[in-house]
Amino acid sequence: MLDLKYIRANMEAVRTALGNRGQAALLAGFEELESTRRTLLAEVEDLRRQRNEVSGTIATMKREGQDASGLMEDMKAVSSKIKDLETGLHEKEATLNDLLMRVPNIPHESVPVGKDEHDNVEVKKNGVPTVFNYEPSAHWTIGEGLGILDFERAARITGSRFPLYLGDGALMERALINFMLNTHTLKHGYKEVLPPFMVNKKTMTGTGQLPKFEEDLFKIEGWEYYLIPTAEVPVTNIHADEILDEEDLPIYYTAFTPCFRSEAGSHGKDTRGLIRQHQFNKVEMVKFSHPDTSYDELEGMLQNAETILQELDLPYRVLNLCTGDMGFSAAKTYDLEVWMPEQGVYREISSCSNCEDFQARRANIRFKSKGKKGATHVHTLNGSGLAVGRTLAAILENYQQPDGSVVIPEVLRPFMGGREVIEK
RNA sequence: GGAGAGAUGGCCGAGUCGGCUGAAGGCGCUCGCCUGCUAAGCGAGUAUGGGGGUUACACUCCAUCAUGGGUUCGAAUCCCAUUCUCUCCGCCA
Repeated sequence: MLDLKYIRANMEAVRTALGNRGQAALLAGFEELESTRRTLLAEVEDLRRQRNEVSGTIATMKREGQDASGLMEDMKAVSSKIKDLETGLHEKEATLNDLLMRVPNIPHESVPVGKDEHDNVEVKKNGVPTVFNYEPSAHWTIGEGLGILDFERAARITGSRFPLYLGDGALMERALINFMLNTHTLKHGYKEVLPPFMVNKKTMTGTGQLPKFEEDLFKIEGWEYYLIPTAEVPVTNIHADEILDEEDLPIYYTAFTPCFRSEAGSHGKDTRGLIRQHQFNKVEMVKFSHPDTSYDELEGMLQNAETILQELDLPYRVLNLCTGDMGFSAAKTYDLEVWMPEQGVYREISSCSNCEDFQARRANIRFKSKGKKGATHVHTLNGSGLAVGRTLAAILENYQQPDGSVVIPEVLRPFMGGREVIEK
């Protein structure tokens, strides 16, 4: 959520920023709404002040044994007037709040202006696309060939877009999770957390999934609970409604969770394989940062994600997402894309964002400096480190061999009984 | 699921028969004093959000004692609903 005062003071800048995101019309009617709201508020407050004063007088009179029935009668009218005005005020406030909750974050100045994914800017390329002297197979072909992935049976159990890992597939998924978590906790200084996989409405609103993107979520019938689409949601909300100590910042958390996404609107996209699933595993990084250093923290987080890809020796590139392609809550986002040999393209495997105070304002996460009055919103950052299913897919494709076997990346071998290859 | 207890400021904790209680007291924190160091001591200050106001302060008003309603001239205090926490019983991985 943007700061109401900021919007008021910087209307044109906000309009431009929203325009760059392709949402120019979002704030139509804002100014009128806000000014009537303020007029109403002033009226209500004035009446309340009157009532407070006179109620004090009544108290004194009664104490002194005087008759205050006249004043009480007057105040009865005032109170009912207040109630009427308040009804109108609450309506305006609700409308305004709803509008505000649907306005995306303002892009950072270093974000390229652009319309869609074609305008993203590649900032780095690491490794070279794996070379094959034959036509490389898709990871689902390899996985099904080895008997470690079974999409048909998964569909029977649940439906399309669910994974079933078997044997070494399940083992490698688990190895990846352990490898990623170990790297982030032991080498990068993150604290491991294991959060709930279902969250309530308030939590979903705190990070920005609600109210605007309900159709992307799985909701539990009969409950106001949702399955998390990413660990960012529960982990960022760990400190909701808290005031942190400045010296505790930055705080680093990493979490492994499954993620659940309805993938509404992606019918026909990536229908095969592990790329686009209703349920997938992810290791997430979350930071709570001092506003002054959040962009350094973003660079650090990006490196933490890159480290995983480097250690796995997978070719990848880094994109600076343009204004039109960024997520709702982000002020700046780097995407990491891994090389997928069968399709011959780079595919997103991580997304690292600085949300600045956008989520912190929604979730009410602040910090206090020693000796200073007041509390300031922290900056929140989140990034995948990495999407596990897609990582496994990338390994299958990049490490495949002509005979259908797959070499196990060296860093994973300690987690897989020291073995070097998965074969039938 | 059954029975009960509770939810107050950064934290702990008091709030009598509804009326200067935005809220005692303590801790913590900040500033100052004092003590040749440390500890202790003394004094003052210290919630959040919003409106108005100011170059910025000052100042001023409103709201907030889990949340939402209600009663009342007036509610942290009374009533109702909801949520959460805790204790006991039952059930269960």
